[in-house]
Amino acid sequence: MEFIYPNCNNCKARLSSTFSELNLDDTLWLNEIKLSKAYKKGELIFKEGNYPKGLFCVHSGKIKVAQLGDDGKEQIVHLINNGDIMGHRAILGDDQYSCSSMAMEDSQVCFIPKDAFNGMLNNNAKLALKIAHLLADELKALEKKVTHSVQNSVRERVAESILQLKQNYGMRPDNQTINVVVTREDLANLAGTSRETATRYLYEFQNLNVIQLVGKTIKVLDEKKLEYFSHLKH
Amino acid sequence: MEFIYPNCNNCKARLSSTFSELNLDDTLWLNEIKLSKAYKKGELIFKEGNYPKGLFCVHSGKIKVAQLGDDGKEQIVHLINNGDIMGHRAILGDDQYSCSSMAMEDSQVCFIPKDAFNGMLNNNAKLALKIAHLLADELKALEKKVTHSVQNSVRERVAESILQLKQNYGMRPDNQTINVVVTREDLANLAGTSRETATRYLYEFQNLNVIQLVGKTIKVLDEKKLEYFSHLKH
DNA sequence: TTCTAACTGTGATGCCCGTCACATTATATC
DNA sequence: GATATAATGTGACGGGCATCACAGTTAGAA
Repeated sequence: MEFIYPNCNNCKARLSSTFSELNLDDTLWLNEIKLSKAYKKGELIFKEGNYPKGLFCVHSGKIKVAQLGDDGKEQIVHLINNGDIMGHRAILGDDQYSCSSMAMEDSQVCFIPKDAFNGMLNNNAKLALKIAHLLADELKALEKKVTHSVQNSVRERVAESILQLKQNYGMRPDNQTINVVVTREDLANLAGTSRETATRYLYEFQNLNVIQLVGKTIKVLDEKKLEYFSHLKH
Repeated sequence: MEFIYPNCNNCKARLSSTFSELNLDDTLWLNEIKLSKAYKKGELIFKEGNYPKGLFCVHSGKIKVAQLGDDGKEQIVHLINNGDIMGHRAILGDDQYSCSSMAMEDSQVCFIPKDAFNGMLNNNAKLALKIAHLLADELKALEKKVTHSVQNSVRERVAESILQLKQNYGMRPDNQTINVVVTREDLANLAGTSRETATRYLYEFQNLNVIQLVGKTIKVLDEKKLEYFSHLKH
């Protein structure tokens, strides 16, 4: 994919983002101060433990936000898509990054320096409340993830993770194939299990005609049943 | 404990709360509009699925915020103390409560009607950012909890839960006894395990002279070792 | 294309921990 | 203080899943 330097004024990703309601002046200003960069698949965007220098706003791409456990195993805690922002938690918490961020596909990401972002927050109460709203939504998602991580079986979590991929990244034109390329290991790190066990359950679901594995993509054949499996003990 | 209607002006809990930096006028106003109520141990304060009518600010007491899993088992996701607020996530997310809240000890809790709270947020950018900061901190804690819930053993999580109780509620004057009364079941629902398994690990830690069980309270004899156990596989 | 590294599928093994069961001990209510 | 209710301690058992091992496959680089 060629690199086209994005313009905030006609950025489609912006319209579905935190910055959707900026007025024209602010949008022009945002366009002036932002930087934009292309990241290759697998490339690190920011690293757990570092201090944030600004806010990331995803123009295009698919990105995982993950943290390392005590034994160095990765756990994916957020899935990022066009229009999503990253780094806001660390900035608003006046804190290090609690997670690392890595492109799962080639991505283009804009960057707004911290001071500029903080300035916008102070001058724009609506923006501050919108960010608070975003944080509230993320908090809700993580509360649920904690409960499911602890109470649900791995089988349920694998099913749920597939549904989460679909919810986040949507479908390809065939309306069956989830529009993201994930390794078995990424799926395992999202569900919180080992690569081997994730593989086994994927094949079990395939044998039950619930999904179909096509390379590194997943076709959802029976979403209702997958939903059912995500709540079914054993 | 007798019921004394609290006054925001001289409320010690307020000073360690989100409202610590309110000016005098706002504090007086807050004092006028707030309601205050005493809750008995075990009493429900708000319920998952209901819509919030306002913000809760804890004057005194110890409260658990928990949600139910698919099979009806409780998972504790926040521990609440004096000066903490509750219900902000639902209000800011414009959403139902994602959790229920229950007093673990007799508690006194003030209530700020939603419209009043939202009004304060709109007129007070500093307050909005302070809430955002709070949400960011909570988000960080939950990210860690997800990772540990999925990757750590139950033994590690029980050790960590004891440390979390200490961190949240502090020590009694003897500087060893954690200043909270928890049932084995609450501890299990915090760690994400069964009551029986939680009991077993508590006794294992006691036999290793790391803690001492005194009724429903826990004495921490060797915090360093407990910390070690919270990272030790097996 | 060829080569190398990353990714993947599958069997075997063992054990952590959830669950059932029930005796025992606190706690609350009258 | 008596009695019902809730909370607790402990054994037995079995299965879900992590881990190890290794062959097979894919994909990116040269």
